[in-house]
Amino acid sequence: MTPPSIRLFNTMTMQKELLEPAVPGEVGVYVCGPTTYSYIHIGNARTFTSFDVVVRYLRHRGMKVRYVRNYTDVDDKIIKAAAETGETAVELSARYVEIFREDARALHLLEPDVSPKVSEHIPEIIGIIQKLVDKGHAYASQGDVYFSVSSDPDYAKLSKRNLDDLCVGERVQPGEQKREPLDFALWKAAKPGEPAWESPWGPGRPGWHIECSAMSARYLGESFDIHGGALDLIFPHHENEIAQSESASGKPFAKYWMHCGFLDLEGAKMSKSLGNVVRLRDALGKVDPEALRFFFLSTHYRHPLSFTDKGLADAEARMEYFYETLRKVDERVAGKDFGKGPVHGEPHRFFTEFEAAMDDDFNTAGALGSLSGLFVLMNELADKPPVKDKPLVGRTLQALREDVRKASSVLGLFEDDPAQWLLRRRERAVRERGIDVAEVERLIGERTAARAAKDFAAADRVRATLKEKGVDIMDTPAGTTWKVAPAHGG
RNA sequence: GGCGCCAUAGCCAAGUGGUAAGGCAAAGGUCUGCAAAACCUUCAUUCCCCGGUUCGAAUCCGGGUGGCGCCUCCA
Repeated sequence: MTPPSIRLFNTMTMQKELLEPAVPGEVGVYVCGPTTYSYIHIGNARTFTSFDVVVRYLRHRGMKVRYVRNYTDVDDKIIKAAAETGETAVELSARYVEIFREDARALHLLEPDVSPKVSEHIPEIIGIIQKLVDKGHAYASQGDVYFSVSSDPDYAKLSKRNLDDLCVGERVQPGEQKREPLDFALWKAAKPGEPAWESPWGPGRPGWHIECSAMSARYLGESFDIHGGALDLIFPHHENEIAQSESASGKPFAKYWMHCGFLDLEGAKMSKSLGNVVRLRDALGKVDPEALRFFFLSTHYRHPLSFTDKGLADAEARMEYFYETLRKVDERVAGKDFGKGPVHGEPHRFFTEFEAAMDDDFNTAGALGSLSGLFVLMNELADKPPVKDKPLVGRTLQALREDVRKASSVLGLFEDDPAQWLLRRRERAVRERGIDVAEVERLIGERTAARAAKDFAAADRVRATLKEKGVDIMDTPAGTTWKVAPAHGG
């Protein structure tokens, strides 16, 4: 089989490039993970979901992916937060790692192959700092160690900045012992009471950027394929990683740089200083996790995305359509054998389109569009009267269902049992709207009796009563079912 | 000030040289006792504006206008 031709936008070259891993068929991916000092927010969630799909798709295309996403568990913000809660930094950080893992599971994020923690890689970090000092790229100063930006002629090649324009002069904080304003800390001397590790420069802790250089080298090698994060990491974080890694190893660092766009709140930036940060956990209390995933994936990963009630409600309605369709299809064909033979039309054409969109820089929005045709066809076939249940229809539905399964594994969507998902969704809506299930069922019983007696006026009165309570009823060949009507006004 | 991104129907959103995907909403239809769901049909001669290149531009170039991001911890 010919190797898949996946193209991806590389921030380094600002162009879409063909993915050509150093070892054909094997891809190393490093994504900057969370700093574990609080709950992650929905912007973090979008970024991690985007890279989750990147990894899933590469695997779908037959690549062997080694996926590394770190935990930054040594950091000034953690120390500060721990001082406020009375925990040690280690305790607080461990607690938020667990919280992150719960959130990640709820969002159906794959577990990375390696999730290294900074605190467990101090020797590697000291090793790379020592190498930089030995090669003249870094210098120690009163217990701190700084990277000398002027020692790296390539500095700022990722962000394409002009060093002279970088607000020079405002960056030296009191107490810092830098030679030049742009230099940044590789190692910070410990102040009393702070977590510290022994080092050739005295007790201290790593600076922010060096961890990713050390841990990516340990698990993916000094040169690897894809490095990802959100846009705001381009400068200075990723820039500094490149400077450190390439200065230390003398080799090119990551080949492809992928950066995810921002999520905003109806046009307003989400930031801690504005106090409008939405935690993933809070969002998950209001919207189905898969609907949130669908919402993220319905816009291209590099584009800005507005987090709105309308967008979320649309995503949930869409998920319901998908799952209703799948339930109908599963009832019709699951576990049945329709034998070998021809199928109706070209059922796989939708999935071919899906892959073409994904091959083009992981265009999930386009891919989702091609899935629409697939679902329409499934509905059309599944609605054909069972008396005409020819093997042709069954085989075609099974072929389509199989393609949905493949898309599921790529997108992390509609992987649940459809009936279960729909039931859970109804149960949640029942709780939110305070609906009395026993009463609903009693009223439906009354209506069924009225219909049997051809008293349609009475039947319609029951329908109206239920509608007022927010319940829609559906008469099906298998009897009357009901669901909670979509909420109005978001 | 420097670097960079974005602008497509009422809304969301693909499309980066070959004649505007998809979804929501809306209108009509099929089905239904009535509905719901599903399906069908309709819904941008046009892609912020003005120039230019080209046989051909939403797509490329120049200039505007309007949003936004990074340059400080930030996904």
